[in-house]
Amino acid sequence: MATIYQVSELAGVSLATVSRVMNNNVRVSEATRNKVLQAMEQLGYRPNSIAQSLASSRSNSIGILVSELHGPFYGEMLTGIEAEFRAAGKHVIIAAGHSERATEEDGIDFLRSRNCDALILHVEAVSDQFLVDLSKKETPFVLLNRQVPALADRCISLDNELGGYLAARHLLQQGHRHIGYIAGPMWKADARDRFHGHQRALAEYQLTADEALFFEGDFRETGGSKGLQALLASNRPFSAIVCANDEMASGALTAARELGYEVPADFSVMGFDNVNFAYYTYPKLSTIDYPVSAMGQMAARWVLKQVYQQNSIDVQQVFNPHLIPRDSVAEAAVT
Amino acid sequence: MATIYQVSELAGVSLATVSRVMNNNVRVSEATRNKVLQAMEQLGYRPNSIAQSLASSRSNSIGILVSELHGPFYGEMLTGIEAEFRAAGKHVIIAAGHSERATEEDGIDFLRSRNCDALILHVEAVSDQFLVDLSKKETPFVLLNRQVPALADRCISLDNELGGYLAARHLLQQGHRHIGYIAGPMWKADARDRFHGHQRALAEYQLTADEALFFEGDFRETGGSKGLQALLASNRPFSAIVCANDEMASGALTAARELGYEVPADFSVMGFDNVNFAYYTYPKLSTIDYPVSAMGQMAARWVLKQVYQQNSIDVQQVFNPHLIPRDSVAEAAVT
DNA sequence: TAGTATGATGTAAGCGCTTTCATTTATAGC
DNA sequence: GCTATAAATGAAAGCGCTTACATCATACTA
Repeated sequence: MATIYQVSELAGVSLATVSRVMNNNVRVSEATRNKVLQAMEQLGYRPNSIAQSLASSRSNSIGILVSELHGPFYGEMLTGIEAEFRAAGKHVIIAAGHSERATEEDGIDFLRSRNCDALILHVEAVSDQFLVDLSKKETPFVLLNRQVPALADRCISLDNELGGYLAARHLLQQGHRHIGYIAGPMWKADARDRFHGHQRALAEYQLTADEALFFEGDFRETGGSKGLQALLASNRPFSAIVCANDEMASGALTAARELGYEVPADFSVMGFDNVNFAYYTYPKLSTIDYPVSAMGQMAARWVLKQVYQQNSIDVQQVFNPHLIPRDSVAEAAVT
Repeated sequence: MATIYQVSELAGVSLATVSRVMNNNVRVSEATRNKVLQAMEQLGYRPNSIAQSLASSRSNSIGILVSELHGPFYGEMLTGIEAEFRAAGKHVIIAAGHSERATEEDGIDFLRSRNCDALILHVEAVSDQFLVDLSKKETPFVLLNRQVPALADRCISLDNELGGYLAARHLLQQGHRHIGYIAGPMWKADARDRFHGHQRALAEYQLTADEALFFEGDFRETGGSKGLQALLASNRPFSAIVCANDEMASGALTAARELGYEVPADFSVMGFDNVNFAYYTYPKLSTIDYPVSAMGQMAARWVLKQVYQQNSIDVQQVFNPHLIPRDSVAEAAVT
């Protein structure tokens, strides 16, 4: 592999000049620049990015920590992030945190030790305090899908409350008045926010959530099936249920079918997230779209702006979800 | 950030010694090692991986090029790869190739310019010749899910022929004798291989594939729905169809429902890949499992063995698919 | 025309490590 | 106690770049 030295020799200029034309920051005369470019071409020169990093103390790499690499959610996120950085000539190092505190902390450590210029973190298990402490260290980071009040300027998140509101309002507009709710783990902020939005929509119709029709699930399929069974067991009538995510909605759908109910004829089901498989369920799931790819992209832009000084970039920190009506919600039967 | 120099000073030894205890390759006396370790601890020292890379000319990074970062398939693959490398202290740089020749070549270039020690490539659009040429350059690579005869020792792939065989045999064993086939794009090797396996199974039953019941799809949902319509339009009777992947199977399922057919009562449907949503379709899709995470992991091991000389590792190059019977296939009605 | 900006280029000192080679120190054999 | 050998350590030369600073040529001012 040719080095900058050989290029400089062939072009008959100094190392510094070659470096300058590469980074085209300082002025180099047109003639010299061409000589250098030609020498590079001729030698098939490619700069050694490691050496560049060491000398300039920037690695042009961004560390990404997500909970999982598979699943319907994170892939979208990574897509948004990668595309943005790739276009900017930065590269992306990934690690998985598996929603466990130790693994997440370890992953952050791993990424930091890799000299990332910045981190994009989707973490669930580490404490706010840990993040606040981390913010005092040298490596800057953004948080995706998490709100830490003390770090508000580095958070990119969805308005979950609004999402919960939209889901409930959709049902209410279809005439439903008895609505069950299968929540996520209420220690998670997003689960709580979604439910709060739900309550707000109900309040607009002078309704309150019926406690007997509330079930706290786990954001997984089984949570949805258990939840449906619990709602059914309550013996309260309901014509619709909201699930706080699509996985649980899918579980509810399956359980409903197995118990002999038909959705949406017997009752409607709303999901949340609009993950890819929501389209493949039967009936196709009405849900709330989570613009995860756009949010990933925005996190990347945050980094480009804050860390690489691309000041012209605008950053949006809060995203709005929106309704995706499909087939799992129907009008309430007139009673 | 503390440097190796400060550690050496505090420990009262030379730079070289500190480096030795870090890499614990050469012998260092127990006493000295402890002094150094303690100094590191005290300073909170973390080696600068960039400097290490420059000096040792290995970056401990592996470039991964996949077609997409989202979708049900690649996430699994990345999970397998990342876990393996993380445990080995290597890190993973990712890029997306979007199944386009130019983007794939560009991605490879991008990764190479990042001084990756090795590449793991899931490429579909670049030519065999391009890969053969690439193999002559310095950066080693493995190919996932692709067979290039000249590069056989660097290919990790699925026995697609066997998969096609298993799918067809399953149907045959259930008594089906008139089986439609919705293929992938036949310019893709995996699409062809799957169909060949299909033919082999038929041959064992003294049958041949009915050309009128063959449709070349695109591996996407619409391919499945169009395919089903084409089969139906042929006016040939069939009691089952094989789709060359789950996306198309899902499309076929949806189309069937919309056209008033019931699966598997009216006809059975087989998928291929066992992507995550295959579990969420209705009816749940019978399919062929593609052990994609295990294959990703194996690609990582190949790298560990071939590039990082971890010789104790065993590498398996060809993986076998297996049948996942679920609800979309039923016994053929006796006629 | 001397004096001074100004732009273009060169010089050389790092960046924080690894690694070869030389040197010192310990171990053993006699 | 002395040499032969091995083990532990140190000195120093890079790895391939960036960048502060120095230098030189040219253009402009008065």
